[in-house]
Amino acid sequence: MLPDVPAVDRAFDYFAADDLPGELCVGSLVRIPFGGRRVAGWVLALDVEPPEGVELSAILKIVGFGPDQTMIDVCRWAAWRWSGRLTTMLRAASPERVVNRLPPIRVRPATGGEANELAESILLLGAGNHVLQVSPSTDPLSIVVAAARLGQVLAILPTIAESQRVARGLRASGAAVAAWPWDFQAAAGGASVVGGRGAAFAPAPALAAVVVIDEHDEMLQSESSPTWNARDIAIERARQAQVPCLLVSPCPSLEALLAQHESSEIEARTDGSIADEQFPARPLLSLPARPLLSLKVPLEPRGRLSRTEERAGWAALTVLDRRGEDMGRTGLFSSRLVEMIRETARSGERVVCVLNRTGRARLLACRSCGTLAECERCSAAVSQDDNGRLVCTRCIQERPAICLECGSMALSILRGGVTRAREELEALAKEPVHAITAASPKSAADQPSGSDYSAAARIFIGTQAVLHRLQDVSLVAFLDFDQELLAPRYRAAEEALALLMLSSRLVGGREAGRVGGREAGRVGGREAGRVGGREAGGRVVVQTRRPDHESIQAALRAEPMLVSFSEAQRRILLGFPPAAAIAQVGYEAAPEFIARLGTPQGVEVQQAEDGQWLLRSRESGRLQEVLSQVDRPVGRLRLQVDPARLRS
DNA sequence: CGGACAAGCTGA
DNA sequence: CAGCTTGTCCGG
Repeated sequence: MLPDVPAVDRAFDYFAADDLPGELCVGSLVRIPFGGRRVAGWVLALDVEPPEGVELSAILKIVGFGPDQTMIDVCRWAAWRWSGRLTTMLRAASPERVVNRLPPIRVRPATGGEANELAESILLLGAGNHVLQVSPSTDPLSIVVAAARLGQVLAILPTIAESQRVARGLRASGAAVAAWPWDFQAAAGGASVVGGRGAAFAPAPALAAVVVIDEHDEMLQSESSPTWNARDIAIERARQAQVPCLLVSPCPSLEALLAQHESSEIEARTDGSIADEQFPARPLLSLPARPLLSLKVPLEPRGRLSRTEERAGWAALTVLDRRGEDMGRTGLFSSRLVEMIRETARSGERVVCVLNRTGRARLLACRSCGTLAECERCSAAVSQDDNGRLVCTRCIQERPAICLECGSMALSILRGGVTRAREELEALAKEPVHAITAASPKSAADQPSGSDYSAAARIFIGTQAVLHRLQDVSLVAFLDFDQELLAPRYRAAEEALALLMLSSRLVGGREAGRVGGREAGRVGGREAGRVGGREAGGRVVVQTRRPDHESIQAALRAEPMLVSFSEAQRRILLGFPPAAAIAQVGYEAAPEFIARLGTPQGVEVQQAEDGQWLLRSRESGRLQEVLSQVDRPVGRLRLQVDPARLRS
């Protein structure tokens, strides 16, 4: 019995009275006395032999059904994989509300769906991981429906809103559908599960296939620790159930390509029939003890559309090379871009400009003496917020906009943020420009015809959040794409490509079905078919000084594998996932944790300047092994294994 | 996590 | 030495 007390994370034995009402089984949720209180708990095993000299307490009540044996195993694996607590994982795998009856398992597969080549090939897939490189405009619904013809599927999508659309579509195709996290009971009864990342923990007793849509998307990873990733859990579940796992994306991640490679090696060895013992022992991810991401690994998706179909979904991309320009004079908007914006807006279509810098300015200098504006306490470069005050992002110091050197109040902006760029663009375009950031209210952008934005609003500017907020856009312009390309993040190149892919969808109309809530009452329309990219006539523009960068070239040529090749080399060289496992350790208890860790073999320990530590191992499973042996010191500790981003 | 209990500090 | 705080241990 595992008590639902995160800090405990240890199982205890109890006895069940003969007259305890309800059915007790592995996975039952119970109420138990624990340390003088009554807490919830999970039954992890029955008929255990308690250690000697221990007086057992009685289970107080059987509350309902929770994760079954299969899901408990998955939770154990996930807790090991991301060095988290079993409690956290079991919570994710438990129903929202009490479930005290489980229906008999009955599978109702999809019967409808288009009979295209992709759908037919999905039916023929065997167990193992299959990367399906699709077009940005490919409707995920068609893939989920095709897979659901096999039986109970588990379909995981990056956003709940999109998963609800797919759930409705799948239901229409005749399949029994459980929308996670609401329909635990139906899922446990064999209905196909559709949901966001949390659906990776849904029960699926008759699982026939797992589908991960947009498997590259960072939304599939939990941002707080443990930083579990739904894609990787999906892969593990498919492995345990010995069913196919479809990893679907227009820009497949290295993780997916690697997983496909590993399972195909096993298939090759076992002549297609996959016996459980032939699977590698945990961990599944084999990190390069034999260099895994050696370039011998064929980085090729198994399933692909025709080149024509695939290319069609990628929007026409215009690359504005700014190397020859005098940036001081032209600022954030090249004359060519201003022209395109004006032209698009004049024809009544919508323009979205993306600049991933909030506030007014991120870098300033004194106009009279030229001194860079720094923080008076820690000397970091200060930013200017929307109210014009100078703020230090490192130590949260704040002061008015005055030069520390000469006292001048005239500061010039060397690197502007959205607030400033909006003013600038308004002057250039001679039209109202609307700023949208993650902080601005959602409803306003979701209902452009409704409240804050009039239907006439045509030009928008914002951080990349704006790509998720708007629809019916004809032009997406990245004002400073180098910021994405050269960001000090190990996934920068993949993230940059994903942004271009998302923009392709946006100008192609894909976002139409994505926005939550609103489409509930809408019938038909854009929901099923998704026109996209080149054909829809939308355009994506990037301003850059790195026009030859592989992320840009990949989008330009609709060939995302270009990024995979160069990324694979970089990750091997620098030791980042999936070529290595990393862990970031921070907060007050970090020094003590590192002290207890010592210097284990096969793990590099390095201290970052921000007081955090980075652990790295290129050996498969080694990092997890080492981390599981350290007992956590008291105090706040942040331990993140393979986070999507290394944050300070 | 939260209760139990032990060890340490304070004030008369 | 009661009365209180702080720390450590442990739960079946």
